[in-house]
Amino acid sequence: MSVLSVLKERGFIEDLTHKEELENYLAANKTTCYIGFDPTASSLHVGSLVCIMALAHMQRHGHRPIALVGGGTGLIGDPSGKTELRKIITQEQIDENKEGIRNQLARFLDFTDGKALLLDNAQWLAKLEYIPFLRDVGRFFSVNRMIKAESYKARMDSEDGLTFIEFNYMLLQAYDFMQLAKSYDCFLQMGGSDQWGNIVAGIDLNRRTLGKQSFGITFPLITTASGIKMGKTHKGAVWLDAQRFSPYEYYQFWINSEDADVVRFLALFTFLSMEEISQVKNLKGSDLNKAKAILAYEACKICHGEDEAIKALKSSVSMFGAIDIPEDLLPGSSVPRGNHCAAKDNSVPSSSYNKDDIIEIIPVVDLFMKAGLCKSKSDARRLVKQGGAYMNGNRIKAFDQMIMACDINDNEILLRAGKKKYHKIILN
RNA sequence: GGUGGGGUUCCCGAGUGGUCAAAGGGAUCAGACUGUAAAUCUGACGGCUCAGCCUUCGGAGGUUCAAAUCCUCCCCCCACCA
Repeated sequence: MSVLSVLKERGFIEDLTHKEELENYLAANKTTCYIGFDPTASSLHVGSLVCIMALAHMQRHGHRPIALVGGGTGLIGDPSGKTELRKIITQEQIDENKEGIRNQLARFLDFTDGKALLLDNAQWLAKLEYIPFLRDVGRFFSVNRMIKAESYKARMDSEDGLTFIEFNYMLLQAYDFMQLAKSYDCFLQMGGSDQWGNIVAGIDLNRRTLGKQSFGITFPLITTASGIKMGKTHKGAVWLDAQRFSPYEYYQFWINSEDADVVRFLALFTFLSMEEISQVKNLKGSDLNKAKAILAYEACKICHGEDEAIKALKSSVSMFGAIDIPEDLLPGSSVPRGNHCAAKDNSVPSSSYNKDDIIEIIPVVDLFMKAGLCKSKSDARRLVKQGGAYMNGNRIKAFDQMIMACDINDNEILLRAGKKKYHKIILN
């Protein structure tokens, strides 16, 4: 089965150029393809996961993926799909972030022996000279056409307008593509649907300057079934970095998927076979939760490794109750089968304190704050008042209740905010 | 450069001297219902030593018993003109 069919079947493809030619090109060659990533943070988040998974599929089919870090373009900011000017970041920050991104991508892609590349467009953008750039690249761009691009149109119509450096983004991205085509034989660019205009611009430039045919694929913007952009939780973005977002939390993010999203997410975010995934469609009601557990396990395994995935599964069981994963559900998954019941675990978010600093010293609201379950004391007070604060499974009735020695079980205090957020206080 | 219009709490957006911690909507959070789902309903939604107090309405000053609202200067944005 061709990559293109695989990507299509799994829901990756929003749009593509030159369907026939691209199909033939991918079938006949070991090709190189690329996707750009923003170095605006030291970690990628689930918003980039579709792109990352697409690159992984390409690699699995023998093609060479390039992850292009926008070290040069990051200095400008892409207006596509945004209503505001993005913060411009410094080169030092970019360098730092690049390193983090490299480590993360290495979990999804095999970078050994040049099987995948990580490049930085600062390599060629930083040394550009204005006059030669205008002469060699600028002349191929029609402003009339550019302002008709959806990405710019939104900004043109908005109150905030569009600055000139942002307007240049399309040229720079097209130039990236040209450089990659020239130096790395990369003739396929992929990206989110908001990148369509930029990708097409690059294809045009390649044809005009190199006389080469190149291709583009865009992915849909992944929203949840209720139409919200995926990837936000009470803690903000869902990061792929275990330091920022623990494997347990990552697992929780996925297991909390909506029913209507399970099949789609399994296809996009795991490598399980479509044949198996399509069986999930037959599940109804609470049985779907088992499939969600496998989705969470697989996503966690891909991003954080199998050990972490198992730990996250166990922690979740210990917090939320037993789950029975049947043998015949998504058999391709390595998830441990059978009935998992509560056991002691240690990967629920936790923090340690000295007993003497806590017992009979601080009220529960303070402990909720320390644990990061509430962002201010007022917030904690509110939580208690509304009946959402629990200690060791018992609802807390008074915000000024002191932590007492009898609240400690086995040197631990289990806090819970609302239905799902747990935090363990370990005392020593 | 000129003229006009703006910058309000996470976002959008009301508010033009006191009744404003600031309408309304969205997002978010909690409770009920559930399956760690969705939908729905209810409530909360600046901070704190919380029936009270403190800090917010681009920034700095000023007028006033009292300012997001009036005045001065500054910064930023938008539209049209040049």
